[in-house]
Amino acid sequence: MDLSVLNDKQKEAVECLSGPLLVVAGAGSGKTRVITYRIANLLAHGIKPYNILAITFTNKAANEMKERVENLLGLGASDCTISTFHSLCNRILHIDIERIGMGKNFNIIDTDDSKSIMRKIIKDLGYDPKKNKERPILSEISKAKNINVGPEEYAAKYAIDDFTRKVSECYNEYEKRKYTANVLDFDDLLVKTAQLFKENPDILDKYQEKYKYILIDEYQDTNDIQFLIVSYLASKYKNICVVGDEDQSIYSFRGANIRNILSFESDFENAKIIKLEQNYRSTQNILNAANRVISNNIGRKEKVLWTENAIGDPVRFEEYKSDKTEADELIRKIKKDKNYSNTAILYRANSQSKSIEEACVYANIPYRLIGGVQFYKRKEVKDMIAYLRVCLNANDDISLLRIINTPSRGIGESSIEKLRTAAISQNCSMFSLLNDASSIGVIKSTASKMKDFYNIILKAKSEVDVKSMLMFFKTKIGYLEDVEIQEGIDARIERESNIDELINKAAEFVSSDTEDAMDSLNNFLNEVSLVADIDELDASDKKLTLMTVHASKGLEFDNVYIVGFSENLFPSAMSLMDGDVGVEEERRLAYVAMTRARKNLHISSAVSKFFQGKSAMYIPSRFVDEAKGDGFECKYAEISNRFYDDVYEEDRPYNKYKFSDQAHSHKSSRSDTYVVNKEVVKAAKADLSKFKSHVTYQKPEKLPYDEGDLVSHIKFGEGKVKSIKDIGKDFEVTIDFKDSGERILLAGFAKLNKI
DNA sequence: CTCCTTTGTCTTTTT
DNA sequence: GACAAAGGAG
Repeated sequence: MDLSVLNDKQKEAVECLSGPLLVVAGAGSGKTRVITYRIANLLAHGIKPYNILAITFTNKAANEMKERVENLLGLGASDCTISTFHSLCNRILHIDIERIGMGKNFNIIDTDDSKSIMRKIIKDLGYDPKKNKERPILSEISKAKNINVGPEEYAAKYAIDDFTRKVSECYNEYEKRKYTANVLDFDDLLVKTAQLFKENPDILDKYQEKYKYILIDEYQDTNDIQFLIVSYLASKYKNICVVGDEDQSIYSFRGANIRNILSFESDFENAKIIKLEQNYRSTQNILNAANRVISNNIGRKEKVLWTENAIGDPVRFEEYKSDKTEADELIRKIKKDKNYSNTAILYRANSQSKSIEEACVYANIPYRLIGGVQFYKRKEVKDMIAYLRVCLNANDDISLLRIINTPSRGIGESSIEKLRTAAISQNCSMFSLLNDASSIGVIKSTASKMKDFYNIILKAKSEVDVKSMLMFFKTKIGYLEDVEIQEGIDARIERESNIDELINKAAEFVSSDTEDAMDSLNNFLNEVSLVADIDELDASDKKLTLMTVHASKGLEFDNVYIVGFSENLFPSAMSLMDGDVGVEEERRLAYVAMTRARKNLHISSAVSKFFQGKSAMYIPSRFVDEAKGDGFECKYAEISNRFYDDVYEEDRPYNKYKFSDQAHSHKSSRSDTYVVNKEVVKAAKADLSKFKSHVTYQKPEKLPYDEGDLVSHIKFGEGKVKSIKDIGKDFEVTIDFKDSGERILLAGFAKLNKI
């Protein structure tokens, strides 16, 4: 095995074949290379490919890694298991899930499905759906699952207040419904695998014997349940190599626990640690700027990346007047370079892609958008998949509900409700009642419509493979005709092309076929449920890439443009509400974004930007100040006046300083627009940094002023307190201001001083 | 039961 | 401003 292309540290990691090994690999330090060479080296030392398990963060990374190993060895590495945690668990469960009491043909539901289940649960449990949103409840449940806490344990240990008691109730019901429908959500794949290992030592032993050598990439982004699975697998032979960088941990919202990488040494005895600090990717200027930013995080292991690369062009920050100008100017620059396939535009949130997309369309630049409205989330694609799911798993009531009246076949809500309650009381699937629906109290004509639907599914199931099933659904059930009637011919054409694309993907699953239709259907559905957006990225076509910073993890480009680099966008307003912890994660995110660039890094922000129908004003991100230094150039927008709205919303304190510029002020008819000078902007900025205290605001027993007192406010000046109203978590104070008249403010935000 | 209008919510990030 | 859900009319 020729290891001469590796540096000493890399070589050391590649040559360490057994025992626990932690490779701390800074951005661009050749991490992927180390993993691929290490796999190849294991194989070269006679270790059998089927004894090797490598976990990557995305399916795309897995496929690339497979390819690279094969290129190194000049032979197939197909017997190595290289996959994501979710795919691995999916595969394991498909073999042995019956041992924990579930059916083999389970379906995997996505977040939208989870939401609609939860919405129904909230209603059925008699809670007001307006006051109880499904999202916070689901995210609490997900958090519980990510630390391997089931419904019983949650009820016992975590249900401590109104909210968590409600969550506990919903959690229980949610698990029950998924169980009867024989479906799993994303978290379940991990949870159930851990359960399988825990309850069945023989199965665990089988996998310990199979996966004697384990490698895990992006270890800083593993969560507790993933760690548990890894510890189960690795506990026998302890040949575990993890690679990661705590500075690039950006998935804590998904339960990623940075502790996993920080305490690897204590988790695995006699662990060897190798640090890779030489960066091969970026210019010195890019690296220096990124290092200056990340060094503001406290509590990290000190690590300074260095490079022998050229100094390169300076990193540039530029502030534009509006998000539209920002997009137009950047696209103009990019068009001049013409180097589309080596260029990426990165942003914090998917919603920010829109102005860029518009600019691309206008400038006629080919682009590729990762994320956004993903292929598998499109309505027609999800509908087709729901049809397939019902074919595979007749218990899947969730999918059945989705399509029973799509296309519209005259089965209305009340009939569906009757069907649903009948299924619950008879303890059977909804599908099984469709054949003879007159017995459940629906009118005759509806019963016959239900029977028709039942026959459609039976007919489809008799098709020879997935592809012909899809062809059947596309052409024989009036789906596209219905779309055309409802939404017109253009919609029909677009939907049809998406369905055709799905059919193409399905075709790949039937080519190698000795298996029966249900097996290929099963494989297809499971594969389809686990694809990520980034998996679809094909770097070979010459297109400009648009994606979130999260999606860019692990990738690199010659030219990187980071847009929307403003306070409240990046760092996001949401994260600012979490205080320092939130800001540190955003800082890591900024670090990841910056270190994607090889040669040119251009960062930008916009003073004004449309937000929820209004234009809002923004100040540059705090990370700009942190990045400043040699080789970093700044250019701010020349704006003579900055204006801002006051938006006092009780539950959204971060909206308080939403700015709006003059050009759009007529749009915000509901709130006044004030001309303010730079000092006020500065004061607003200072105030922004105190959001933490706003969020954790403790309502005092009594306010330091009373009705009738004169008080002063940072923006409105002097005024007289007219009334004070106790509204629970804060006081609502009505003040008659000298200059601007009567206003109602919240004491916690307004910070009024008695004079 | 369906279609159209009105209302409310929303912006982190994803397997 | 955009999109989904609820409400109202036919």
